[in-house]
Amino acid sequence: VGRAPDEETPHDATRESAPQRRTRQRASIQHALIEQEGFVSAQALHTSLRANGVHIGLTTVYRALAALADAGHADTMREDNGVRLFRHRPGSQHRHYLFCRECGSSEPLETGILEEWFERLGRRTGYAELRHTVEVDGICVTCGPDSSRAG
Amino acid sequence: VGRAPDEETPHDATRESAPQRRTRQRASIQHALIEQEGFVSAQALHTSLRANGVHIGLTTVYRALAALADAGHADTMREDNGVRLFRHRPGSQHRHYLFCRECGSSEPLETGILEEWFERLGRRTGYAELRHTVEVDGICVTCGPDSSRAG
DNA sequence: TTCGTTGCAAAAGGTTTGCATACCA
DNA sequence: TGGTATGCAAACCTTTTGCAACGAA
Repeated sequence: VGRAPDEETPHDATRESAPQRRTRQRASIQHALIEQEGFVSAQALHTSLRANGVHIGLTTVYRALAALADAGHADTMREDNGVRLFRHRPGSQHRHYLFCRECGSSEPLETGILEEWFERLGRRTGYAELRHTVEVDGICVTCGPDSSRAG
Repeated sequence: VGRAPDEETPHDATRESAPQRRTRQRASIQHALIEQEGFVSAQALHTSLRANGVHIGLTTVYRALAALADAGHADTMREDNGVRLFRHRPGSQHRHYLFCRECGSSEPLETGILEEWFERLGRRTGYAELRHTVEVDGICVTCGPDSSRAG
């Protein structure tokens, strides 16, 4: 899940503009994002933060998450209704996930085959700067119909 | 590109509610969508329709496109900025496309391998009602850097 | 002290809804 | 004639921006 950024492009040094100042809010947001398993919306994260007694503005959450995604520390995707979701990205390695529509849990996928396929596609079609998004979701075993029948 | 609906689920007959009345507007919208190669936003389609002298409300375009997508006659996806895009789907067969970020042109992909992979994934993980979205884009040969260097 | 960061309120901008009217079946 | 479709305007909602105050370096 999540847009795979141009991994070929090393690191645009000219993009550097602000040295990123470390603040209480930013720390809280990054921490909360890491704690979260799976994707969260800015609004949900804001609510959660507030609930935990962290006084913080919604605007700040939006800006911090955007910065995180911009720096490559978070994957983003769109929900069906257009809401933007964020997810902490452990390494800089691009990954895909399978997640449950019911409970939101997610698990990383071994997508070597897909990646190869996309690479071949690029060579075959001659398209440059190929990017790909793969989203897979379903109902996990825990949430599935079988589990409810067990009781 | 586009969300692949549950192809396993045959057709929920209980979903039927309105017999779908054929009107001038609906015909125009469906026609315009078919004419369009690739994805269009509701707003763009509305503008185009108006430009061609078709008096029609933006609301109607939204509703008609939603109905089309609901009926399985159109694929939908979200742009990076959250705008919803629609694309005519020829058959009921679900497909994926590679499209150019520059000119918007798209071409269908032979994704048999991917489909197989997704099927295996479902069996392996035990997830039910698996859905997948695959979006691939890049810069096509025509729009690429080589073409501009030719002059 | 400097200048990035914060947060409130307001603006944007895409999409949906309320409701009276028009029109297909 | 009955009920769906239409279209305008207003409502909704998520996200972004303006701006004065704050605080990390």
